[in-house]
Amino acid sequence: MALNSQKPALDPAYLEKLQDYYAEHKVIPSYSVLASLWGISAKSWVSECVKRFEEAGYLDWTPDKQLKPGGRFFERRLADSTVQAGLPNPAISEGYDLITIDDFLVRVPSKTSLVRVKGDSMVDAGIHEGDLLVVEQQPNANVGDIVVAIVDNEFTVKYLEREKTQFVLRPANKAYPVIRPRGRLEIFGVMAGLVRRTR
Amino acid sequence: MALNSQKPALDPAYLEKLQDYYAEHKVIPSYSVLASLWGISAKSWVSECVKRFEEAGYLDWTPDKQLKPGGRFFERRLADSTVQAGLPNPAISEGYDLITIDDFLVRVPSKTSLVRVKGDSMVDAGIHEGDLLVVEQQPNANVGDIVVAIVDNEFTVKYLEREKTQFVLRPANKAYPVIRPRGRLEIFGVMAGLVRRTR
DNA sequence: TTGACAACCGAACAGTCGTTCTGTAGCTTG
DNA sequence: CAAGCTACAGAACGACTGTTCGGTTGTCAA
Repeated sequence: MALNSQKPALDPAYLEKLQDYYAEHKVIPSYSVLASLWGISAKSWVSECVKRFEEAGYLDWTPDKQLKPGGRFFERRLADSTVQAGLPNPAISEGYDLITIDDFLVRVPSKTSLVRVKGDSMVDAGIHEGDLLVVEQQPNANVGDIVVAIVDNEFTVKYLEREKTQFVLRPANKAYPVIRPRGRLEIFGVMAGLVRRTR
Repeated sequence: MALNSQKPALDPAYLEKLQDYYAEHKVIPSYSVLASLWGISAKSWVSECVKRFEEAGYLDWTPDKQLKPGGRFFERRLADSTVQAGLPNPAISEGYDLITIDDFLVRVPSKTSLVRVKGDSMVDAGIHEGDLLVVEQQPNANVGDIVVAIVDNEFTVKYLEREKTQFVLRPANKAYPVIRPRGRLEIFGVMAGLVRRTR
């Protein structure tokens, strides 16, 4: 009747079951598996529900027309860091739920590697000895980036800066000197993240 | 001839392409898509390669016989800090181990959660605003641990210390005061690690 | 030079996929 | 109480899936 197009309902319980399945298997199942997962006995109805989730942004299709998680698939209800009495909901206090930490840190697996930090020359940037640096391998970087460079056949983590025409490596610790490489500066990659384990 | 059963070769480039595809689409493609992804024109050969990756632990099957990422699928290379000369292609060069970031940080998934750090009261411990803290939930901790406590209905990250008979929360930043909670100190969990994403 | 093996191609095939279409039970709405 | 809607069920179907099996090519050792 009304002018506004009213959207069809979509069952949040269905989405949750699918998210749980995905969390366990890291894959979207076929329609017939979805049917039994949702307690539905007609694939046609599964198809209809999928279409709704797709329109709502929870599901999507690959270029190869395979069903995949959509942009909102990993959304969580935003649990503020303020805690309601007793325990907060123990889920991730984040706009998005991380299926894996790995996914949070790594964008291009084939170009990403981990480098263990040696020394304390970057402590003022919150990078401590023993930390694992998530590095995206690429031969050049921008001024201001934290880069992993190769100096004297060893990895060095430093800020990339420019002095006149020359690139230099600046530590984040006054106790260390700026490194001014003679010749070409060889860059292994750019810092994309950091992982630390304590205990 | 030899006694040891020698495994068939499996192409690391294939795995990388699949991992990149998965990172983009969050789904394992079909054999025919895999074929074009790998530059292979026979599905039968894809099937063979998949079997090998499966035996090596990089791929697996759901109970519904759908292909899914295996346990080792999310492994990352941990590069050695000493570099052998040149290193034109660090992918092929040796000198790295493989670990998965999630396994590295999370020991007991059911008791582990992530908490986003607010404020700079722990900068001197290398914990910055915006970092994700890996927290193992438990109601008590040892003196010296970095704990996530609940004070005034909010999460607080601090060192746990003792003053005479009382437990106190000490920040790692001189600009902030020691917190002396009146009554019971409510501990949410103990810091087990840290994750930071830059860029 | 023969044979064994590994790396691939290509065709054939039964099973499964997702779509479409028709049907029906239950609930509103007027 | 008929009209209209939503939430499903069920069958039919062509497209596509992954497997099997029988090639072909290249390499290397005997």
